[in-house]
Amino acid sequence: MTEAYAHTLTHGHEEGSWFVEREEGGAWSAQGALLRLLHGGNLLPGLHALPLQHVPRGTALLHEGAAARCVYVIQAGDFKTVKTAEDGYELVLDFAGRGDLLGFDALASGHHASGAVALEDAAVHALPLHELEALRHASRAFDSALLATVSRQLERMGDAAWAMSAVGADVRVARFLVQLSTRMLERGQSARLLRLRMGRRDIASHLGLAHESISRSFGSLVEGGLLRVDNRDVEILDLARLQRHARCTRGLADEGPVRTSCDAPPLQAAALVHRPLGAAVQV
Amino acid sequence: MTEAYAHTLTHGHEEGSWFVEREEGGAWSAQGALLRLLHGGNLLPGLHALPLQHVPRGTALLHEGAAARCVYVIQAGDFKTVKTAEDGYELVLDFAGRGDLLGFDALASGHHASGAVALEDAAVHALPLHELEALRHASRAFDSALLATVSRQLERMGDAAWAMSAVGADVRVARFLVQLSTRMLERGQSARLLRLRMGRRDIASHLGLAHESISRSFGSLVEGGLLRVDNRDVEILDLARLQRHARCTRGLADEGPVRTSCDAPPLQAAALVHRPLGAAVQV
DNA sequence: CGATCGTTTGACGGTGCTCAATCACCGTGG
DNA sequence: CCACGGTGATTGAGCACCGTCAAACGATCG
Repeated sequence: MTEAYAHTLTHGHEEGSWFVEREEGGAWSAQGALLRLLHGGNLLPGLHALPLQHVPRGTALLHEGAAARCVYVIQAGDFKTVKTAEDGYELVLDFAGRGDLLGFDALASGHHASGAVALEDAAVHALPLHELEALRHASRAFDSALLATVSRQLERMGDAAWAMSAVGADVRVARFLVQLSTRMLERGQSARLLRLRMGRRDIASHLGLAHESISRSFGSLVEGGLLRVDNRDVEILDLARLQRHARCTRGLADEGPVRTSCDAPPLQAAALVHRPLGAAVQV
Repeated sequence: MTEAYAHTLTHGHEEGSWFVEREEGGAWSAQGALLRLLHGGNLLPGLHALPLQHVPRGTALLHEGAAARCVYVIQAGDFKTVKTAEDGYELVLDFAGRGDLLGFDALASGHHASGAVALEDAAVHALPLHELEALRHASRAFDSALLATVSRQLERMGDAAWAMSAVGADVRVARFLVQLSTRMLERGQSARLLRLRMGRRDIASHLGLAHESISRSFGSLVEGGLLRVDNRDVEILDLARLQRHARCTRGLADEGPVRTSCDAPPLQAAALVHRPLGAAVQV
């Protein structure tokens, strides 16, 4: 993770060919680099023109309730977004990585609705709100990418709710791992070998469980042959069964521990449109 | 709200009269009306120019997985946004009302990440995606309002996660009611007298509980003197205590049923880094 | 190498999920 | 008008699951 900064300089598909419309592509064009970042591509040298901020591991970049001055785009490192109760208990809403936005939930109220803590040494691009407006109107492409990214966040929160909604700790953990795997794949990394950047506590909070339950669930999944777990390194041995396990809605194992309990139907690709399922309506 | 549909046919937005560039106060302007809608104000007569769509109670306006063609702004009526599992079980992500957006989670992937079902007869404004782009670039105010509204949705999802994260069904229900009350207040309606537009099942799904637990929790809160419940009509008798109860992080009543158990400390702002967590949830 | 933190495992108790029956409320049709 | 099914809400009993407390184990870093 520390080596991530090394790449900051490389990867030069230069020329701001990204901004089709108005960007006359002067020297650098910060939003071109940001655009690339938002789309998951690699960074540009020109990115330095934007304020880059280092965030040491464990420190809070955003504070819940604080007045919003900037939003951030993660350049390197992973964060957790949290809601902290006044008694100190913190709820982990999501884990964010490179290309994700931080602080966007503050646009409506002017105050951050959640905090953000770096799970490891990280670097972010700071976007002061007024400059954000300027950037949006300077580049339609950037504007669209931004909106799309916010939309993706919305999607993510839905996925998180889905993970939390499962009955049975095993299933929640399975869902979490499937989501993590999917994200890694989208990021171009291995979908099988996961290095967890967060502790059991954070996972537990994110899934609405006790951290001991995370350990136990990992144990169950390992015993079921779905995983191999070594501290924070997780190897998915049987992704198909893990996904099937993640689909379990009701109580889990009707037999052994994690014996692929609720055998889901043969996994037919969900239709894109108009799923018949009689539950569409409800009166 | 039934008379609203009459105008469905009008919307002859030939010529770009939609985009009135800064609302120079001509007769009116569609995005001005939408803007007002997004901000929670009252409607304008001129709003009829926008495509208005009727959604009968119980029908799905959006289908999960379907290709995105429009996003919607609710004009009247309430919706639930749902994620449906292939076995028919549905997870209620959120409840949306007048002025809320529907379908915005599809912008990133092009497919709706969640469905939307009308809880009662409703009416929505349909915004085809291409026209949305046009509107955004025609009016900065509209564009900003839109972004702010999406941000508010993000906030909402965080609140929902907070509600689900509580240990103890009572606390979850309390949080749900507090949120509902707050929203009603923002909408200018009574914060004490709530008429639930959704069934116990939907609430249960939203909170990650069994629907029987909703009944029991209501019962507890009533016995504690916090509420008065008559079917779908809920009267909040003691909002302060309800809010205190909603702040409970750990196990609930250490004594009687809902005896304002965990008395919350004086609400000091939370520290910034590394707070030990202890709470968890359990469905 | 020792201190601190994170992870794992165990035992116990409680909460809520399951299953099931009852009641209240509606719109329908006899 | 009342009987009839259908849906939603409430209440009860039993037991599995997970949260809590506690202790051992392991990792990491100074």
